[in-house]
Amino acid sequence: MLNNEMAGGAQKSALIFAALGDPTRLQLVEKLGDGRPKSINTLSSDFKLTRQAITKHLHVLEEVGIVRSERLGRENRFTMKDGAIKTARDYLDQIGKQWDDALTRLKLHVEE
Amino acid sequence: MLNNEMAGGAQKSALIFAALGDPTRLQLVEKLGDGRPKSINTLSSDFKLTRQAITKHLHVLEEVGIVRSERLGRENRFTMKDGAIKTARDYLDQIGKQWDDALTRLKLHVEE
DNA sequence: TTAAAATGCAACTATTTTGTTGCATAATTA
DNA sequence: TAATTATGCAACAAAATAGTTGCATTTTAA
Repeated sequence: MLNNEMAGGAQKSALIFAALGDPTRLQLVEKLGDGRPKSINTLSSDFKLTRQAITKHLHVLEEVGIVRSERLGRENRFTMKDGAIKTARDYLDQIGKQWDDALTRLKLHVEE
Repeated sequence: MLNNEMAGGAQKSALIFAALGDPTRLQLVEKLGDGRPKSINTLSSDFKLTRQAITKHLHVLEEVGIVRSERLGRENRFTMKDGAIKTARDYLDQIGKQWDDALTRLKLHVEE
């Protein structure tokens, strides 16, 4: 049923939106957007925040499936993982489409 | 540093994502998705939370431009406003596209 | 005009989030 | 091996968030 699919997507999407709802994390996502794995140190170097703060943000992104991490020697390298982003985008598409349809129906109704 | 440079629409989008990053607010958005104005009382009736809690959530959604409110008699009616949703969706599209391009380039590079 | 309905406002609490500092550990390199 | 590099972990504090209760105000209806 569409309603249940929607409700299910809402819970999952809320987690992803919450993860993206922080400017620092959003910038990390942008930085990782080139698809290349980056170490915590590399990622931290562009922020005023401490390395530990960035680490926490990366873990938040990892928990909701936006990035993944891989140990390489003494480095911990993070990479984008498109699944979660796609989930969020699809959700917004759905909302947008629902809204467009609603507007169309309302307009027709008014013109009746 | 990246913090002070303008990282695209990251700041604005982060606000919208943060607003959507709460299950209650996401449900409110879904409820308003039919395009019809709804009073606070109507919107509150479907949640376990108090009316005041819902009111606060609605104000959060209003501040980032996801909904708008209109006083009608003793009622305050809220309506969807697609602008912000579209901004967020476009942002995710951009990230998604950047990611796809990056993957393509990386793949080509590997095959060289 | 009185009662009910819908909302607004403020104070307060509890929890979560964000960030820090300090120290410990594992891997590299000189 | 000793120093350096990269990270992990934990305790702590400040701030933001989410929610409640209580009471006041404005509209509507009887």
